[in-house]
Order: sequence, then structure tokens, then C-alpha cells
Amino acid sequence: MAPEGASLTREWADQQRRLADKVIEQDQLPQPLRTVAGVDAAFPERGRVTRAAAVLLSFPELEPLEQAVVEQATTLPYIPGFLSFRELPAIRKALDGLSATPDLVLCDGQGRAHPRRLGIACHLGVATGLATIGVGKSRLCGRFDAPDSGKGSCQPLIDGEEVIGQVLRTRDGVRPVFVSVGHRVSLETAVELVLACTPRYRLPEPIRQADRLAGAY
DNA sequence: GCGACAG
DNA sequence: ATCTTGTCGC
Repeated sequence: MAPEGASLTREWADQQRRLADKVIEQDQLPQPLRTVAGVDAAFPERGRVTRAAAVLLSFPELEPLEQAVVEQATTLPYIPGFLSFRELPAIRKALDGLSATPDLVLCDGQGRAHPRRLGIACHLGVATGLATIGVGKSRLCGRFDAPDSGKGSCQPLIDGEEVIGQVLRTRDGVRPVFVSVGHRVSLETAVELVLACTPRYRLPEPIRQADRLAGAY
């Protein structure tokens, strides 16, 4: 018998490279943009349970419109570089729990700023066809210079010769977030939209509310 | 071989 | 991410 378990991440990596070719890095968002969703997952019960949340807000007002939560048994451990295989199934169910399809989805995690260019935001985008943006709280890969301390300041996140994201200061003096293309959005537009969704806190409002709903404190 | 490593 | 209390600072 082949050591299937040992080559699982190899299979996943191949799948990631295939799906990464389907990512669209051009702006193809509904015009005008009327709604923005935020998604996130938490792992209560010592990680045995996966709880995913999706919230829908109006844009640009960012008023809460609707929310959905789903819970299921956790299927996989967290493996750096393969986060989406663990979280995507539950997150998709949470999104399906919304009565309306969002014009844009903000994801907690990377988009193209991933070793094989398929972070969870890209994976979700390609799998659903929705426009998505990745907003990570920390770096997975790439190098960068610290952006100036003022809100709106940013520096390119670089891997080799490629710009894979923007390190963006969403508030004066706080740690920057890592913005990258998910699907059907350009990096420039992604940065503008993340700022438009972040009126007060470090994290964009859709993601903050999804965090809270999922139970992350 | 060594260091890094989204959530 | 999870487990976990109080504590420092605007």
C-alpha cells in the first residue's frame, strides 16, 4: 500500500497550484458595491469543534444586515500553508446560511500572500466565484519594510521579485495587517476597500464582527 | 542542516 | 487557534 497519509500535503499542494492559476487579480466587483461579508472560524472544546461565522454588512455604511453561525466536528489539524483545508468547509456553510449573496467577502487570513499563491481568501474565491480579499493579522511568507506609523501607510509584501500583498497600517501606531488579493479584486482596490471597512479598529469591521460571532476573544 | 510557519 | 487573571495605559 502507498503511504497515502505521508503524501497528503503533497496532493494538497498540487491542488493549490492548480487552483491558484484560476485566481483573477482584476477588478470584477458588483458596481456599485452594496454589501460586504466577513468570515472567520474558532475552535472551541480544545479544538474538537469548528465554529464558523459569516456576517453581512451594508457598504459603505457598514451597518449589520445579517449573520450566520455553523458548528461541526473538527476534521483536520492546523498545518501552516494548508489552513483552508481545515476551515473552508465550515466557512462555506456559514456563508450559505446568509439569505443574500455578498458583493465582497473579507477573509481572516492570506489571499495570494501564500507560498503557492492560494491562501484561504483565494481558495474561497475560486471555489465560490465570489470577490474576496485576504486580511491576515500576521505574515505567512514574504519580506517587507515597516510602513510609516500613520493610518493608511503601506509597504509592499514581496516574495522574490513578486509583490504578493501590502502591509497596511489601518490605525495610527498599531501593528499593520497583511492585505492580499483573494479573487476578482486588484491589490490596489483591495487596500482601498480594507481601509473603507476599517473606520475605528485595527481589523476591518466585517472581520471583527465575524471574530466576535465565532467566539474569538 | 537551520529557521520560519495565516489560524 | 486554544488555555487563562490580572494588569498597565490612554
